[in-house]
Amino acid sequence: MEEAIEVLQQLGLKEYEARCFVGLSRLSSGTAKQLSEQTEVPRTRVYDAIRMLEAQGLVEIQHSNPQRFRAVSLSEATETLRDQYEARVERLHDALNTIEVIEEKDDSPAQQVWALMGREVIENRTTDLIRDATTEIVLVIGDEVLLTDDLVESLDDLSNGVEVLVGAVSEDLERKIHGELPEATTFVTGLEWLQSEETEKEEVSIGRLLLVDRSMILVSSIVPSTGEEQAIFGEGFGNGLVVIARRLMAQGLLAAKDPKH
Amino acid sequence: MEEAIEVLQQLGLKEYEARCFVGLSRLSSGTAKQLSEQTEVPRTRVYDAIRMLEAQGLVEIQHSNPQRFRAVSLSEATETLRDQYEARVERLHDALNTIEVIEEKDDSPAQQVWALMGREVIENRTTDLIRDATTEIVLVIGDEVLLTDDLVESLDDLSNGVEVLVGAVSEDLERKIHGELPEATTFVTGLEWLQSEETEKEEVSIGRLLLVDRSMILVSSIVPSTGEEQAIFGEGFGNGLVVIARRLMAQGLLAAKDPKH
DNA sequence: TGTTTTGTGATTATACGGGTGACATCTGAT
DNA sequence: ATCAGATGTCACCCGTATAATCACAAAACA
Repeated sequence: MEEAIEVLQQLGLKEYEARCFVGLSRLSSGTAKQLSEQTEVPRTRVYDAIRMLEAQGLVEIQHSNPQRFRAVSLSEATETLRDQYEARVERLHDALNTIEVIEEKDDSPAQQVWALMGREVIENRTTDLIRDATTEIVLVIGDEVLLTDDLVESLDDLSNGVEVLVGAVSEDLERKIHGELPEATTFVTGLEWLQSEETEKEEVSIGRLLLVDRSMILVSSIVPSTGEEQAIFGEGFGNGLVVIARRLMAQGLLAAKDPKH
Repeated sequence: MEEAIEVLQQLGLKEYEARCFVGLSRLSSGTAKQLSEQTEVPRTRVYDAIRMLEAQGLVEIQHSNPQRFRAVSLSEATETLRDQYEARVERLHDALNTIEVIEEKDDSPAQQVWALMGREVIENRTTDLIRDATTEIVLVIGDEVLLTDDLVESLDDLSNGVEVLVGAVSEDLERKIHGELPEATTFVTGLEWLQSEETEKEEVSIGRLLLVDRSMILVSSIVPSTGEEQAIFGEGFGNGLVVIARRLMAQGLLAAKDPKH
């Protein structure tokens, strides 16, 4: 219930609005006074909040005396919010499309390495990169939870011309991967140093390692204490990070060590 | 472009964050200084804004000196925002489902008339009501723009047991409706007073008029100056509004006047 | 070495939203 | 008719968040 209020605020409602909506959701119908008691919103501000909510299509007002309010059904509410959101994203999409790109003298260096944060973001980028592959994919997975449906799907959808190598840090995980991806060549990585890197005081474990067409690389790590995933991402055949990854492969460290399938 | 910034703020970003993201969207890649000049965000605050954006998965940071930033692709951005939003709606749904309903002595009067605001909200309610119909629907449409695909669909999906009468304020509109809904009985309403109601100084025109199973009624009006649609909605067989609507029908005013199909 | 650029942190100003009270109106009881 | 309580509207205060500015150390550059 505090949860609901919090989420509503994240969705753009003010505190009073959120409290009032939640209050109405459990009251089916109520007056300003009842609401004020229920939600601890000052009675005199209930009216403002309700008006805002009505304008957003989340409550209905009965213009009697005293006024009575009631919330729309949960499905109606979520649909309304969804519509609102979709409209906004649409507008954003249009607005950005009409503007976009100011060309500029390219003073950016060749060695580009970009940082990403967050499981979800990195997951998206990973599948995007996989989908864009034309010749080869080398993927090492460091944790079972990273083997998501989306990931499997993106690998499944690849054309036959793309060679897929998928590695794991343990035999256990390799078996699981082979089960999900019978088409792909799987292996257990020889990169023992990936398994647990000890720095000053913080321990970080490897998350993913993805090399696409030998020209794009993504490496992520996971901070065990927080579970937060961070990644770096390099692109371009001449990119330093990519070169290193290729060199590792050439030495047989990254893939093709003890291939079983 | 101001548009884009505004929408991004509506989607929960702070002003600086929004400006920086838009700035990056048209710069493909840039430093704090470039961004500051482009977006008029104080240079020293660009860094904070970018960090927030990175945490939300909307920009990437190149940790060189000077740092360079770039926005993720538009599709990645919208997907990220969509995911965020979906997760929130999901949480809201769960949270509200676990709580919900405090039963209470029913002191609400029998005469319930609720107010709704906004085209979209009223449209949703209209189709919801139609979908719940079991025996009869009487619908009068006052403006062509209200004959939306959703509305047509909801009427099409009704089981055969439901009698559908759809009226229009003009023969022109009636023909159009008959084209969209060959199954339904259409007519031109005899309610001339609906066409243009003159009050003190403001003129209002009728929007929709919906009677479902003779027990639920929805009437909307449109303020021509603003285009804003407002509606009232009554439910229950004994409801005053509903009774009036039934009486109108009984007098042959509402439907069945000069039925052609 | 001196100068500019870059990144971080602290500080100030301001606008928005939460919180409170005054007041006119309405309602229902006496 | 009168009065007390309830109701709805407004105006106002105040604290926090955020926009905006400044001070400064580290790095890059010449």
